[in-house]
Parts: sequence; C-alpha cells; structure tokens
Amino acid sequence: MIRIGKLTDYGILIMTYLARDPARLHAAQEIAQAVGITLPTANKLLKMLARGGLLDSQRGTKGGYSLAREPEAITMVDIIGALEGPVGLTDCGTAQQPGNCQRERSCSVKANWQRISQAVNDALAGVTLAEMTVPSQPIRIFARPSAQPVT
Amino acid sequence: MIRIGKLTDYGILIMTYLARDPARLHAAQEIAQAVGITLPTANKLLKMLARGGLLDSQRGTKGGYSLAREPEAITMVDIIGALEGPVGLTDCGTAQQPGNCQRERSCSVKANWQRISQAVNDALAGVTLAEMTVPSQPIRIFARPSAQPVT
DNA sequence: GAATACAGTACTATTATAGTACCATTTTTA
DNA sequence: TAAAAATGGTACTATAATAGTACTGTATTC
Repeated sequence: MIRIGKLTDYGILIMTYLARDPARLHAAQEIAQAVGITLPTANKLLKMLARGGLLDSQRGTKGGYSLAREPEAITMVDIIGALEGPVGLTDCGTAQQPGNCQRERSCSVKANWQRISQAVNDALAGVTLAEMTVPSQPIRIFARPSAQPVT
Repeated sequence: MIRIGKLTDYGILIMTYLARDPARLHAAQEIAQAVGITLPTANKLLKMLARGGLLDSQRGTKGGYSLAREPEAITMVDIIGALEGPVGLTDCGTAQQPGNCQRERSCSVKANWQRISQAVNDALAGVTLAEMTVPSQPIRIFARPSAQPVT
C-alpha cells in the first residue's frame, strides 16, 4: 500500500477544520481538541504548516493560526508537500538527487518513474481543501497538456 | 514525500526486465544479477509477484519465472498492489477497515480521502509495464466517467 | 512585567520496512 | 531412482523511518 504518514493525516484534518472557519484565529489548543490529537502533536504540525506557507500565525495572547490562502487555493499537494516533502515515489524519482541511483545502466525506468510521480502529483493537485470540507464532491482529474491517448 | 518501499522499486525493475524478454523463462539468480539485487531479496519479491498472479513460475531444474500476462496488460497498480497491498493512502481510506477511525464525527474527510486514493489509483493504473520498457512515452491520465469540472 | 501563544530544535520511543535464513515441494537429469 | 536445481512458504532479526515529547526562545497582549 502506498501510504502517507499519520501526521499528514492529522495535518489534513487540521487544515479541513480551519477551512470551515477561515476568518477566525484558532489557537493550537483549540485545534488539538477539535481534531482529537494531543497538543504537542498539533503544535508540531501547525509549525510545519506555517513554515510551509499554508498558515498565517499570530503570536501572543489571542494569537493563533489561520489559513494563509482561501481553501479553494490550497490543494492536497500543498499540504502533503509541507508535511512530507515534495511528492515523489522513490529515491531516484525525486528531482533533487538525479545521480543517486547506482544502476543507471539497467535503469531505463527512471524517466518513466518520474512521470508516474508527476501523475500522482497531478491527481493530488486536483483536490482542493474546499472540496474536502463538503461531504462528497466529484474530484476532477486534469490531464496535463502533453498527455494524450496513444492511438 | 509519498513514497513506496525499496522493495517495490526493485519489483518494478524486475518486472521491467522480464517485460523485455517475455517469452523466455528466467531463473531468480539470473534476474537478481541482471537487476543488481541480492538473490534472497529477488527470491522474496518473485514469490510475492507470483503469488499476486503477475508471474507464472515453473519449478525444478530449468525452471524460472515469466510474465503471467503481456506487458500491455500489467499496470503499476498491479505491481504495487502485489508488493504493498491495495493502493490507499491512509488507514481510514482503505476499503477493508471501514470503522477503524476513532473520530468519525469530526471526520467528514473520509469520503473525500477515499476519492483521493481513487485518483492516485487511476493515475497508477494508467501506466502499463509496456510503457516502462521504452525510454519515454507520454503517460495517459484518464478521468473517471463521473469526474467533471465544477462550474 | 507577567501570562499566553507561537518558533525552533533536539531527543527518545515506537513501528514499519528490509533483509536473511530455513525447510518443504516440484521437476529435470544423470 | 537419487541427486541437483529451482520455486513455495514462513518466521525471524536488524535496520531505518516515523511518531511523539521536551525544552528553550521570541513575540504580543493585558
């Protein structure tokens, strides 16, 4: 099974919670209780999401977090990217470490592998946070401009 | 980062290798050497792939493995599914354990989450093993019948 | 200036993955 | 018919990644 971590799961719950009341400022403690996770864990995730540019934060008493952009402009790729790094499926598939694979010769898979990552990326980019707040909305999958069925 | 395990990476290399010469029977030792992994690891993977119905096997001297279907009829979902279980992204998203999530009330995310898994699934199902053997072929992403842009 | 809340970092425990070993079963061949 | 070669199944160990926690620092409000 391809899976993402528990923390990312929680992170999406947090983001979804905030998306339901975007105007207000929400303290970490309030969020932790609402989502059903411990405060330390919530703190950790909120920091990461803020650091990733998805949340605005305000310090001090009456401080808290709020969405940095409107829910329509935040996708699953943004959230997963902030919590787990760039979406890729294998070591040789990520953009940053091009020459990492030791068996370049037998690995013609590489280029295609990156395409697969791209496909998954596109799928996740097609789901906005706004869509997550409503019970069931059809998800759009956009084919990239270059993609067309092989005849 | 969403990632799949090393073993699955190896598994795809194995399948790609076999796809290049589908007619012949390939022994585990030959495959291990060709792909660049140890024999025990190759054995483990080949067993899993055979058990998953992706490989036919023949025992005894002169035995070995070969693709159970033609490369065009094997997709990334098949391979990943055989090595890591069904493609899903989180515990509550998989089909088999519907009531596992403890915070059902605050989790309206669930249904959408399953849709995301479905989107990823579709993306991976759009890549055949045959396409992996050629250096660079455009990958098709099919939108599901129900999917249509929200106006 | 005290209390509250976020920011950053480092550490520990847990869990999942990767890797290995062993024995059983089937088929070929000498 | 026996030995060798190859797959089938299972269980175990070691490693690595994840999850969780704690501590210190900084900003803001009252």
